Amino acid sequence: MSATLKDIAALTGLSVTQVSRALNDHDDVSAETKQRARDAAQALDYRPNLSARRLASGRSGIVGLVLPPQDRTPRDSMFVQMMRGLSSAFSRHGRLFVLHAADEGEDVVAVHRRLIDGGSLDGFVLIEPEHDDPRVAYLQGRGVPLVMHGRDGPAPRYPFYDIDNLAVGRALTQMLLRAGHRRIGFINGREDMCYVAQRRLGWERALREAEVEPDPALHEHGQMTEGLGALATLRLMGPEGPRPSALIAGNMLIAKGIYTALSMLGLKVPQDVSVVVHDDMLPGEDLLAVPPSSGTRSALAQSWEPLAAALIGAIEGRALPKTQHLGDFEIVEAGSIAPPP
Amino acid sequence: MSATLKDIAALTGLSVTQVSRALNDHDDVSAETKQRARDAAQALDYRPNLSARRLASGRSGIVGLVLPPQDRTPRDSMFVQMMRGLSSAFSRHGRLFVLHAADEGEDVVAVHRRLIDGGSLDGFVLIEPEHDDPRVAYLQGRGVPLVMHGRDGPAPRYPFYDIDNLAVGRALTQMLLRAGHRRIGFINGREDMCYVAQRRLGWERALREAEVEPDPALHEHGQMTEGLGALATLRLMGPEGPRPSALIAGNMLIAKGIYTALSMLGLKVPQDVSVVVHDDMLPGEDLLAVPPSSGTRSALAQSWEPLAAALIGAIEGRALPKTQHLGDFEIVEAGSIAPPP
DNA sequence: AGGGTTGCCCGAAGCGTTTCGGATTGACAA
DNA sequence: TTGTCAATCCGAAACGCTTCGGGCAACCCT
Repeated sequence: MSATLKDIAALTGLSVTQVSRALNDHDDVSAETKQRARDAAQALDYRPNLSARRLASGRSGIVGLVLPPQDRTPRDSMFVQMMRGLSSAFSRHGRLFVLHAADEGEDVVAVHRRLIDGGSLDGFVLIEPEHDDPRVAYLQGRGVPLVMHGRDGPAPRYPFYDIDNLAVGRALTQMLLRAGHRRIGFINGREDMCYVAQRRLGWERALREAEVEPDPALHEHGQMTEGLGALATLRLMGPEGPRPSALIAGNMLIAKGIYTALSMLGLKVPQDVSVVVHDDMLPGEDLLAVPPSSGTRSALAQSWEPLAAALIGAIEGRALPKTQHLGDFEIVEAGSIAPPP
Repeated sequence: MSATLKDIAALTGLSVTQVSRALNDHDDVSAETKQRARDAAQALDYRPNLSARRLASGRSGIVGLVLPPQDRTPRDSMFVQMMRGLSSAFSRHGRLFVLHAADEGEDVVAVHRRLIDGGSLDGFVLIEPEHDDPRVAYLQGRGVPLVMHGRDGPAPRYPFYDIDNLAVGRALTQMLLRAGHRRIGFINGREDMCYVAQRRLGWERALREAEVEPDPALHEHGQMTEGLGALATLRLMGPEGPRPSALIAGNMLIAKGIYTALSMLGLKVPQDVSVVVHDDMLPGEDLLAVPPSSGTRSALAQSWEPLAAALIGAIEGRALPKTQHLGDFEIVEAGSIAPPP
């Protein structure tokens, strides 16, 4: 069907061996031969057969991501953004990025293992790390390259791209402390997510630095949904609640829930309650269109390229100068903070 | 690393050939041998190498879907649902389902071609058909199996799962006609999508059956977003607009925009304006939580299994009794219809 | 002139699987 | 006894690629 190395060899009068080496830019091929091989490949519209390559070399040029089976639909839109970004970063590097959704109830590690054993994938991008993530242990144990979007511990031994979530939590809290707030509620993500714990630590640290003892009753967490935002707000601000004077939202969805609940309670932002929020600035989230809120912003889209480069480096056994990246975040003032009433 | 056929052959005393045939359930292998091979495979935790299989047989057991490059983030959540459903359907059939996001500005057909030439994929699931979809022409030209979620024409020659979108448009319109409406606006999806045209036809037919001449000014279309819903509503209901007494929303996002715009205009549903909406009942969309609306509902999730079965049948060259499916929809009354004011 | 080095090239083996064609049985009919 | 047939099995080739080891010039150094 498609042209093979043999065809190119026949056309150029070279051997299959030499054509292969020429196209893969090995160094014991003359510049002229390389050019001849490339021209012929172009003319015949040659595409290497990835299966054959994989079989012979152990590498297929395909990397993948396994979407964890848990239902996290509220984040779906962000997830698709991320997939698009990674796809395009990897294809700039001549690799194919591919995604597989784990089945409900299926063990995520088992899925990775199936993909490796099948011999189709060279390496993985992991997302949504848990503490001491079992995927990391498994893949590292088998010597399979990986990169992580996030971290599963403070100082992991694999390439990653993350932001300093402790600093984010601290910055958000400090914005409110500076305005005079002392009772600051935090509606955070799922407890088992690493970044959630980090942000909580940041919140606690900022409070202690201001000589306020953090009150665990002011910290709510759960799956980051609008529903959580609304529910937690009702709990915090309701008659039985600890009634903080300010709220921190873990992301825009939570913020949206907060705004909805506050307006039902007849509370105004920022006169009655101040609100800050962290956002990843992904295009998908404009859907949410909460009122403009002060807080922190990080550009997650900057991570695709470094992640792709690091993974490819690991696959090829090249040592890259820098594989662990900490992204920046910026602080935004948008009028959702006022002194406590 | 992983166990191979050779290992099983060594363990059982059979030849590699016979083990392969045994595990693939060929018919010239005795039942006892098959069992012996299976037991050994189990014991050695054998996983076939997909690349080798592909190389030898031309089939890899991997099928895929290419996410079109256009930005359609509002539908992302639905898309992830779909991916999960397909993944799990294919894995029930022992196949691997994989997804690749086309790059912005990249030709979708070219992406498919790269995936075929690379020799990694056996077949494709297509989504979001356009009229006379170029992907279909290309894949059929190369003899690559495909199935479609939707249709790119009234009577295509490939397996598909679709609902009768003309009937949907007609049913929605009739619900409003029965309540006495005559000026019925339709806020539909992108013109180049097939189902959009079908629904429009249904709208026109229902109107003509009621001896109302459809007014093109009452038909709005665009990318299905909340923004479109709001904007089109303002156009239709504004002072310059044709001011219909009822609106049809192409999906929940549009409906949400409609509700927002109507409330800004001080119009109440259903007293001032009736609203009906079609919805695919995908779990992701509960995010939208518009007020309960009358209209049509189809269970898109029913399509994954038939689509998977049809694609696998096509890959294996088996003729299936039924590969073209028309899903049902039901009609829901939820109090968003009233007689025209 | 001999030996080493360098630059370029090739044959052949091998990756793990499927499949084609033929080989070996034993049973059964002629 | 001989031939036929079905039921099982196996060897070897093939898929397209990479890579190991070696070969052949042409060059430089002593």
